[in-house]
Amino acid sequence: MQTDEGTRQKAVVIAGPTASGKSSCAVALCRMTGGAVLSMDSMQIYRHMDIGTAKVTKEEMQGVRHYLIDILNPDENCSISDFQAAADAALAECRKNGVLPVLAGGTGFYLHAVVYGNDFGRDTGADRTLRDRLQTIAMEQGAEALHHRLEAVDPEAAASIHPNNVKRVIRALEYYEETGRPISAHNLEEKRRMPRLDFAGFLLQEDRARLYERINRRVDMMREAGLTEEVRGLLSAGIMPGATSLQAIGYKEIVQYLEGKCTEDEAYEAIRTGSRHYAKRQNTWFKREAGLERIDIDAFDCDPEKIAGYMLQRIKEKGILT
RNA sequence: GGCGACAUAGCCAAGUGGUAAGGCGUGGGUCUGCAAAACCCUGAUCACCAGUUCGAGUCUGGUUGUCGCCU
Repeated sequence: MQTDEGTRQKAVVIAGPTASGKSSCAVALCRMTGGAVLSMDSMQIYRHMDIGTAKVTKEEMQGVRHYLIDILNPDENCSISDFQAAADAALAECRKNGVLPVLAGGTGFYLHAVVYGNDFGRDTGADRTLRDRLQTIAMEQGAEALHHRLEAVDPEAAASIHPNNVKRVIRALEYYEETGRPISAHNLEEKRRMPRLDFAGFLLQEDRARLYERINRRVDMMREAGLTEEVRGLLSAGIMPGATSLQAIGYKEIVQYLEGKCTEDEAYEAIRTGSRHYAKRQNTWFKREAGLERIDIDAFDCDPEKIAGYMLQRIKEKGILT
């Protein structure tokens, strides 16, 4: 691991809630800097999921190179370390070509992991059965029972994870089983980690009411653009409704509709509220993410060119770009 | 004009004499191998007035409002 100041790769980070205009700002900035976009989005990695993920179109890319989009089929899974590996490859390519990487996206967890290079351990593959076994315990004996097990081996983690959060409890137990170390100790180390990128970061912000209006409008546009048909196509292509990709907002709701569980109007209403909730969670995450300068997009008339222009100025001031 | 029903938090909605379930939304938050996921926290004195009662959202009368039916 390189930690010398001089060797840290320079980069730009653009974060923000859904529909805040990250993608267009990133493209605008890359056109000014000759940079490339690295998408930090957990769902745009999937091919054939374009409308519902608000993926940038070929035209919108305006010739700017985009990484980490369309890298998997919708029936595949991507763990955080898989994503990190793909991001590392993209970063290496940028470095080799002397291109400024612009990391833009709304998946805070992925973004953080790429910027800090957190260690998630090795995916042994053998844990598949362990995970299933723990899941079974949770279902048969209850979430509390599983939590008690964690309490026995890692009281610290047990104290910080709510018993109902079975996913996390399982992961903590799994980590202990595989490494013999409590995950709480590991997490403590990871929290001390410094960024491995020398970056200038921005957080796009907007008045809550306006953001919600924007989200509602975007969902309407998705419907007009044929989101229902896109989801129908995925299902008829054999993608299982339980696939990770189909848990995305905009997809799981339409699946419900196509399965006759609700009306199409209800599905789209659910997409709107789901998106609002998501935006809220994103804001919560980014609020505590260090190194992000807040940008009120209304102050720039929500114009990607103006925002990118400001970013360019700040990037230069910070010495990211000379 | 007459008859009947109903009025509980932003919305839906339990509760029918002992000091207000729940769901949704809203707001806040957690987060280190599924993260657009998973999970946690968050509100009212019951339309108004007057009675009965030790005690009323819950009973009685009136007022206002809403809905339905009838002439």
